[in-house]
Amino acid sequence: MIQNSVGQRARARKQPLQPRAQKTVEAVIEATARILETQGHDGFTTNAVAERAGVSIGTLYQYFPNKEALLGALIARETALLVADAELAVAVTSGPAALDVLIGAAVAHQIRRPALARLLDFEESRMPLDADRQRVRGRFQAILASLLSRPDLPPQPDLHTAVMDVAAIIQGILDAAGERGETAREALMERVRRAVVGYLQTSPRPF
Amino acid sequence: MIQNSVGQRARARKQPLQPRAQKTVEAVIEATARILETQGHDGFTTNAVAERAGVSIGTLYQYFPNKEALLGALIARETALLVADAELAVAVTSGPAALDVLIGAAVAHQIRRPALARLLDFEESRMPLDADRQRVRGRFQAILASLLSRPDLPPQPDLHTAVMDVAAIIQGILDAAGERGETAREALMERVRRAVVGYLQTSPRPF
DNA sequence: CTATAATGCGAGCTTTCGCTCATCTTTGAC
DNA sequence: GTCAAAGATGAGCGAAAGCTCGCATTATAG
Repeated sequence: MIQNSVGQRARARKQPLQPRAQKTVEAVIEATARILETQGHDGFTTNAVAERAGVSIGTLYQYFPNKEALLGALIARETALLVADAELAVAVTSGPAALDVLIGAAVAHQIRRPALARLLDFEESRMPLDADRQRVRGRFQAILASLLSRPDLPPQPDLHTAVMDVAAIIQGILDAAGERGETAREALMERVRRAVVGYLQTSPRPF
Repeated sequence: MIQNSVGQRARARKQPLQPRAQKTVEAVIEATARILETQGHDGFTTNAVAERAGVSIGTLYQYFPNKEALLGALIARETALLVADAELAVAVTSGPAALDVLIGAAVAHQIRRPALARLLDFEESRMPLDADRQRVRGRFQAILASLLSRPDLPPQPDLHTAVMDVAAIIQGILDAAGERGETAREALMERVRRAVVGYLQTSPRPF
């Protein structure tokens, strides 16, 4: 689908200037989220989003050049939320405590809207990530890298790999928990903490 | 899509009896895999699969009641391969060595067809898993549970949670690595081993 | 060799979906 | 109050996708 993706580059649309229009844009993005949560990717059609948002299909296309842009805007909104929380970790002096803040942010993000988090993780990975998302994702990795470099945490010889792996471990546990419908925040945090800390302080062949 | 999903239950199709028909079915399943790998979920259409398999669309629908059944058959085929390899682990006497065999099977499965493994992981999770897949998935968890109960591995107070988390950790690291295009088998194994072993021998609040 | 079952074919029906555009309504600056 | 710009509408176009069905071809039993 995405019919105008060939030919002219998806041209920029109107910017919402008046408050009324900003409400409209916000309603459309939130409708995208709710459709994805309830109907999944199959039910995600532009007409369904417009109806759920309470606007006409024409209005939707005044602000979003195509269906993919809806996903892009939603991903940008959600990851910005997560990164904003994660940002708080860098201000914490103790290394382990800072890591806890980061993990807490990730867990909270997952618990808040589990189905959405899972789905967007996947959609994000199969979308040519534009400048915005590239930047946000890089920011999260930068925060994690700075935490893992703290002197009161186990030193990581290969920092880049450690960042990738820790991020993957967190996401893996949280997505699986979300799929199972887990909602126990503290229990989840303990398990993520255990996995991350275990990875950081272990050398590959210990037994 | 999936147009006949309402009304009568997707009726069973012909079973391939002659060798010729078995070749056809195999070709269709493999075509599904290749389409998913190269075009992704968007390019996954029944017409595309039939063309890639070198059979007509009518032939395809003689053996698969609908599009979803193609995915189901492919998932069954791939997970059966993984479980067969994992099964070898239970025969190994040493606990750590057995765990190594299991991790090796998972890594090999990921390295063999990275894009496919990632995609099917996700598709599987959003599909009402039928009896077959339920059984195969359960078998993998059973193997993992039996390994984690070995006396020469750290005892797990909550075995069920440990099984879920270890599986999620393995899948998380492997999917992320596949997304980045990693192909170094031994390096990947070391990292997965590190994460799993670290989790197993760590209690939640160690620092 | 013949009859019957199994397999294979593909034009095309039906439905859905992304998206446009001509038109109408609302807002706000002067 | 006027008018231009911003915002909103929704019928419907064109394309594509899932799937059927009548028929042709190939294998096998007797």
